[in-house]
Amino acid sequence: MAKNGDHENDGHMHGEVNKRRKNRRPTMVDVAREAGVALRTVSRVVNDDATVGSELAKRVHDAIAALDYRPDERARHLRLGVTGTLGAAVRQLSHVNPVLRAVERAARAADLMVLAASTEDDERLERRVVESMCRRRFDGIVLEPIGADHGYLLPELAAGLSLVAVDRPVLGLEVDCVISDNMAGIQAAYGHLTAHGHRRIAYIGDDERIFTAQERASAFRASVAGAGGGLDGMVHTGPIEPGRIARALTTARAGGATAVITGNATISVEVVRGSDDRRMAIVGFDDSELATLLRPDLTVVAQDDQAIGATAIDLLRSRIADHGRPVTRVTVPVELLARGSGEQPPP
Amino acid sequence: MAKNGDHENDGHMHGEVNKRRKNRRPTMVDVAREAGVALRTVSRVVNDDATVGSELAKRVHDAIAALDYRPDERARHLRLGVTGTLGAAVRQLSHVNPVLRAVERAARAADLMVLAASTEDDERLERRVVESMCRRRFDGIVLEPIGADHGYLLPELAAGLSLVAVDRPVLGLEVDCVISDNMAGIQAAYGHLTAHGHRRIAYIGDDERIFTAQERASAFRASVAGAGGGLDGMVHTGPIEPGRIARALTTARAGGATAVITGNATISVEVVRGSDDRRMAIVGFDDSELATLLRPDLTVVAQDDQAIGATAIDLLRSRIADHGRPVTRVTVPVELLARGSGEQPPP
DNA sequence: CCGGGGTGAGATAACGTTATCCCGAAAGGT
DNA sequence: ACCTTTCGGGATAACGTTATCTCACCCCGG
Repeated sequence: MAKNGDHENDGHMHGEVNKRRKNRRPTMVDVAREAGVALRTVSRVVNDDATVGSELAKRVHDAIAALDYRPDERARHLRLGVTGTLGAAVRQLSHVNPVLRAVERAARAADLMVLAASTEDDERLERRVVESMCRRRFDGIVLEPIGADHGYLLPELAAGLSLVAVDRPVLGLEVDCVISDNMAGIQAAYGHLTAHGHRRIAYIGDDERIFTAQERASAFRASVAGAGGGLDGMVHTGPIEPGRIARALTTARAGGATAVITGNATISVEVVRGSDDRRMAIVGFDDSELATLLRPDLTVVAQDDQAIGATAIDLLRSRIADHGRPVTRVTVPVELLARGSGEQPPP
Repeated sequence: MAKNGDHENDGHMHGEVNKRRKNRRPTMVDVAREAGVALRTVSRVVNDDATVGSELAKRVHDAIAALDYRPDERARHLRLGVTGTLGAAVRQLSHVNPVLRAVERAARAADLMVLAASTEDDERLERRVVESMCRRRFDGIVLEPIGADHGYLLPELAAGLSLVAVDRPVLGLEVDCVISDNMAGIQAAYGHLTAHGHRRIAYIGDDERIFTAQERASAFRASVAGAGGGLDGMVHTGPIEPGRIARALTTARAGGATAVITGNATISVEVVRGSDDRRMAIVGFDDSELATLLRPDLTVVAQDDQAIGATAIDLLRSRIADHGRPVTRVTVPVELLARGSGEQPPP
């Protein structure tokens, strides 16, 4: 326990060690004094500089241990200019988000620390979070953008912010981004259902003001048009409310639909919940824990979260390395996982 | 795009503007030069100091706008001594974690920024993350502790770290913590099932090396003992593997169990998955999205995530304000939500 | 015996803020 | 008219690091 620390906690005794001002954490100066060396030498030891003799190094290490010295990264970062930190501004930290996991992994592999915060799908909060990260001079930011107006990013980008958008692009701004191949996913789902005999297929999706929702809905319309089918009563988009989705399901059935494609995992849940007895074929967008809990298991279009996260970090690092590099947009392939619900034939 | 040679904003063409060193973000000195005032005055304006005249203030604001100046929090924090930042080290950022959400909310209300990172249930990673946050001099840390050995925290705490443990205590160390009333939850579940006629009740839980798992399992054993029942074949704990849980279920049935209490949400899923046809009454620990998706809906013991998160931030703030305050351990009540699965009578 | 590389270590100046002092001028009292 | 008070605003010193420069020293060959 406390070896030399007998004065340490109990008050106002003025020993050599205790000369530092009240309760202040020890600094390099304190270590230098304790070890009887120059400030710069302590810095050298801390940074594993080879040009310091072994005897002095030992003295310094002892002093560090005796004082429980911990370097202050704020000062370090200030002096260095970089922080070795990436920010992640995501919709909800506390929601399931496999991409964020992949982002953390990839960043860790590159010896970067990821610090994350929620934007709660609130444009103002997004701005608050991102600007806060900028003021903290994070080296880069991974952002799941919300809403349409990202003008506030312009001066930050001009000032040198490195940014990569994930899942959705930053509309109107030239920013690197990584997005799933929504169109291919919808096409695969549609093709899968037609291959199993379905001719009338409905789509129930999220609010089309959301980029991915819009993209998926458009892809669906294009698929139907390409097959020469009709769209009446088959496309339902809007905010996620159980009532809306139940009504959409009813309308689709009345219109003769025998299968449904959903726009995201939450909607899949509602659709399953709303189609208790009467069996329709279902292909959901986004894989989730729920998919293998249902009977039959849910056939889904799964995004490659691992690839998305790793690519995001790649883009961010190369952007940090060369801020003038041309903007890149990466589309990551999706995969259809057939599990049962999408293979049911029409009645 | 515009490189450093061009004027960055087409609007304001002050020759002064471009004088700043290559690509460097503008600093207070640059703003002061641009506005023709002293450095200190810029600081005053930025911090809304009332003692600055309105004319000078305007000049400064204009200069800030012209240069797109953003204060550097690293320097600010270094000078101020505090960072206005809390760290959250949780098991998995990308898992559902309502407590983290409540933590973010409560912190935001107190004008503190929460930056979160995953520990991935890895003791070494936890240490890495926490120490990193300490070196960044975060004002406080919310921690979901892993494993048994938290000795590395000792010097940090002595040096002034403010810490609060959530969901589990930090074993062997005097640290504030907020924990659900696991015992009361198990008792409530047990009482609920007996009230509905069950006499043989099984418990399937997580690995007892995990604190909460141990606490819940013990509470279950105590409940059974209190009711004068036998434990043979009724208590199954261990790592979460589908196979183990299916076997546990079989054993329990063979032992005459007509109802199951689960140790957490993941196990609830596996139990539901494994008890397809034959109906047993189920009470799950932890509420989740799944609970209302099943038929019948899952009766659960729900933790008060909101209260846990808010309490954690309260404790942390008061610890920051008075580092010598006695250690507090808060137990937050749980609530049994009857939804159907726990009200089925024995066959 | 002396000059020329290395080489280990110290003094000092940044990095971008805020806090402490201090001063000049305007205002008010006698 | 002069002295005191207020008050806006500027110089300058921290905060805790790292980078640059310098220097003292030692080991050799000439």
